[in-house]
Amino acid sequence: MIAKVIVDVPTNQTNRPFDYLVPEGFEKGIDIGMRVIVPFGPRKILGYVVGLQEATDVEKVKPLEEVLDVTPVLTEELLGLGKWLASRTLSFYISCLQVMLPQVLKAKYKKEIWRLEEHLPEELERLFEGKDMLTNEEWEVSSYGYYHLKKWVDDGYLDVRYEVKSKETKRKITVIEPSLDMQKLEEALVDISPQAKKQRALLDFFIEYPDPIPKKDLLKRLETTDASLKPLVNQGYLRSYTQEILRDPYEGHTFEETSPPPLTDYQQEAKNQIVASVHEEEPEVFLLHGVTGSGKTEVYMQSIQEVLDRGEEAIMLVPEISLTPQMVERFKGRFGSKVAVLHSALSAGEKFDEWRKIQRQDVKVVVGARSAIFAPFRNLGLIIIDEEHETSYKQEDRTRYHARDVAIKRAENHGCPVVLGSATPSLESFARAQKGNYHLLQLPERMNKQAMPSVELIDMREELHEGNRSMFSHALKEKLEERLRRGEQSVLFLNRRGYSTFVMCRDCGHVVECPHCDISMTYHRKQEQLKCHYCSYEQPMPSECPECESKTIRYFGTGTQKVEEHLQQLIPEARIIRMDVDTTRRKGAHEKLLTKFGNHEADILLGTQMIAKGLDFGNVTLVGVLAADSLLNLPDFRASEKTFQLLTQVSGRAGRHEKEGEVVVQTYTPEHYSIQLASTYDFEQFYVEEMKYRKMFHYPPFYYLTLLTISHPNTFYAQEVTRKISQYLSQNLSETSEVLGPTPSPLERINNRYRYQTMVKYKAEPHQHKYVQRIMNYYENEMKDQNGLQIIVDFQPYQLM
DNA sequence: AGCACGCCGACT
DNA sequence: GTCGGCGTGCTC
Repeated sequence: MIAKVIVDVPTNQTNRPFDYLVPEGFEKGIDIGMRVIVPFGPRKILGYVVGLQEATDVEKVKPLEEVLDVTPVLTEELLGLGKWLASRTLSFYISCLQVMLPQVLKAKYKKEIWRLEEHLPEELERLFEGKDMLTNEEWEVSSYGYYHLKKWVDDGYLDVRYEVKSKETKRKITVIEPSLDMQKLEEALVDISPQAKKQRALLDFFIEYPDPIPKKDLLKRLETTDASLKPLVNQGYLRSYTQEILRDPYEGHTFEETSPPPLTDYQQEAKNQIVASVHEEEPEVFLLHGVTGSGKTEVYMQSIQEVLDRGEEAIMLVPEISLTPQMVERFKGRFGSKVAVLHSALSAGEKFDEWRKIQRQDVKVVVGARSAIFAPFRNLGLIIIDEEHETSYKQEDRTRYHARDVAIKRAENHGCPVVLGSATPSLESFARAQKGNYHLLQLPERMNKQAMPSVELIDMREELHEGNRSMFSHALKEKLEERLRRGEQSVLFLNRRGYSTFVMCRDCGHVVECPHCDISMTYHRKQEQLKCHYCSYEQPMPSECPECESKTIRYFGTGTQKVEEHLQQLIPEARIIRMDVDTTRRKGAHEKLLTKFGNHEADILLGTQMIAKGLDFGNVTLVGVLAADSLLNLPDFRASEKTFQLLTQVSGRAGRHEKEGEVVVQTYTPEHYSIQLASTYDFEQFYVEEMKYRKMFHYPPFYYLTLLTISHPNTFYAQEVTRKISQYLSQNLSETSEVLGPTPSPLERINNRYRYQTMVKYKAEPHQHKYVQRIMNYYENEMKDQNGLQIIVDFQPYQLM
């Protein structure tokens, strides 16, 4: 038997299956989709079995070394999906297989130098110090190069061994059970000395409860230790064994069971259409456009219930930041132990175990962030993407895929519908719905039939004219104080991007920039450090200006920390919770802060993007946006769209229950259509306006984009390569396509690499992959060096930086 | 990715 | 002459 194996070597030359002989002992156990260890040249590496066959043309097949899995980690569908993904994103097949799996399934490689002879030459003996093995790292710091190593290997003193180590860890517990029946146990009790009270108590316990029990629980319950348990095990009364258990990130939580509430007419209609499609097994794509508070989640959940009733499975994708405890609660409450949850806050081990629940078919539903789209289900009945406009669905490194595209592909594979849900759909999706490619479903009303909260736009230019130089308008301050008096709560939203705290000298205006990147450094108060957000370079906060030596160097800008301080000065009696990357880094901190706010232990919640999503507190009656234009000024053709989406999302946080809500938006450009139309919740009009702009400037959804970013330590060289690439593309692509470039990247230097880009705008370009592939092949050797040339290709980019 | 192989200049 | 540098090609 021959196994076709994709090896863990991400290069062009190895981007194809290699044939290996399956040793007879493995023939029964091996299957497509399993991981294997194979010899590859002198080393051993990990690979994935993508095919099994009788024979091969390859002359010198080696036998594979080991089969790592008992059940395949990838289904045949996922293997095919990986291939499709590789060709779409111009990535290596192996990389695509790896993104579909939890990190812990990736291999770790070790290279070791082993002693073969009892007596080594003197200098070697000194190096080994009597040990049998040196790690490759230890060898490298020694003064001997690989030339010497080879000589000693040839002379038979040493051997180089390659080890493949799996990173997967399984949690094991020790379980205790009686090894005799009850009667025998009672007899045994007689033999136990009356002084050994704890031992007697242990036996008594098992006489009453003869079931196996985790050792930890047992000892805790009887307030004893190993010391009293051991003799009983040794004498054969009790038996101890280890058992593997799946880590449960929600261990100890109890979820209140909920039953499906009745739906509104609009919800019912949406659900009916989705469910009909589920039954017809049609890979139809729905765009569920529902205003905030219209109950999209309930439509999802009841549709999923139908899928489960058919014995099929469902994937529900949510953006990372809205995968809040509240959301998990709702799903766990409705579907109980049938749900796996996958998001980045889980530890690697927890992620692995949640994933294994899917693999073992213990669960039927997965709720997760982007990569959950690869859940190894075999009978998918429905895929839902909530907040489909969110940019986090686009993977921004290595395998640059969009979860929406993968979802639609998987839906075709399984014959099941996809539901894209949003209050503010992406222009791409809404345009497709308008054209009839997607099936549009509307939820125009909030469930409680309440009007959307009224939005007041505050022109901060006027505030400035009136002498208010703080970042809180008079109106906002008053409304905050009013909430405080009434015992209601407020949420303040600050978009940190473009407003991070930079350090500037008040005398000469010098701004401290990262020495490796063209960007100002960000001040971190806790560590009194300046940090570069692009390359992680750190330096202490200078006490004087590096340019003019003035002592008046200060930090500027509006980080959340600083806003918090101002706010506290402005309203001293307010209890404030700040939520940003700094205060939520610790595991569970996010949840803790929200619970605190939910319990009304604070009056004002101040935070960044992460509070814009999914918050649902009845007592919140005021939402403030401190700087609505902060997104608008970014060099991004989606700036207006993002602003509209954000303002709409944020506004939806107010007045979700009985109490009426109010929204205050502070802006320097109140006349901008995205701000105007967000204040009246007019998505359709915004769509019309924004489409005019996109059409005029040849942006999506009228044109597709491809972005190539070329970087090199030498600015001239980077520019030159970019020029050649641009030229090659414009010569070979069709007349109607536009090739823009070379252009310096918006962030021209990162980590001392100069970055240039070329962008292709096109309507239809069936052969562009071929040409881009040729470019990559042409520069392949130059790109091998980590410090040399780098070319990043992004089809349908979201991040233009 | 590693590593062997091969060609080239620099030195005991 | 040999050592070690780097460009090229191969790994079932």
